[in-house]
Amino acid sequence: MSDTLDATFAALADPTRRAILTMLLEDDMAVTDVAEPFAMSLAAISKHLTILTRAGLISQEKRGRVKWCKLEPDALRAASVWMQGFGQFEPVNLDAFERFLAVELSDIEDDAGTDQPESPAA
Amino acid sequence: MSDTLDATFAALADPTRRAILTMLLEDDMAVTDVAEPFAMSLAAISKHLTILTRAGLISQEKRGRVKWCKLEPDALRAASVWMQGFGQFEPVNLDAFERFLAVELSDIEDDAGTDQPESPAA
DNA sequence: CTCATATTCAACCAAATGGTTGACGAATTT
DNA sequence: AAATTCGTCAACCATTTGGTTGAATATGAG
Repeated sequence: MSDTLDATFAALADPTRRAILTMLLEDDMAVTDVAEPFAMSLAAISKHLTILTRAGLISQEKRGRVKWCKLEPDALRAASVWMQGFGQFEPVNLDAFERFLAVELSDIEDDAGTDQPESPAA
Repeated sequence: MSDTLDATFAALADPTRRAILTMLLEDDMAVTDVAEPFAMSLAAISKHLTILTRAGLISQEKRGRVKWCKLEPDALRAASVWMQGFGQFEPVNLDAFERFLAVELSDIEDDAGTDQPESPAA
């Protein structure tokens, strides 16, 4: 049971992985396209994706030679419930999140490349 | 900005540290009392507490020769907002959390000792 | 003053993490 | 069939993590 929390929080503790999740929030993506904006090797990104998959945060489906990555936000629920138990935070302010998201996405662009990866979903 | 998230999620990724937070949910505690139920050295717990402190999840105040540890749940808010942005989860089910808490606390007891640490707060 | 208690520090260790490169297998294109 | 693209695997490396022990540093109590 807390194995799940271990994996979830550990996966979220890395900024590259959080950035990947944020990108996948917009659309499903192929591994190569996920890797594109980052200043690190494809193999490194592949490892990050494996970690995210094992934590259940994303799923990967191979179609042809392309492996598509899809966000699985349900995996965050257990962790979210755990955290909420501490704070009794006010109802989530999605506006704040939108602003936060904008900053994170621009951070990703700053990171290495400037391209927006393409991402057909079907 | 994502430095904070790094530290928060990394701190939460360890089951010992999550257990400590859960214990502190009930009351403020001295370092020695925090350590008591765990099957590891006091120095190890001291390190965990340093990590939790640096993540802002707890604060430590020295009164006399005793250092009191206090939960700082506000530090979870940023991480919580980040996570909620993905899931749009239903309003937090506190009952589920209560049950979860019961399990976690009994896990801590199983871990090593059986004592309930005492914990005056003033 | 002396002894005990509370906590940290320092040095050390094994294992995990996050990255690299080069070779490889599988699928697509030409 | 040959060449190219997609992604992973394997071996390697440096750094971080989570733990240990023993000594050191307060502070409190007798």
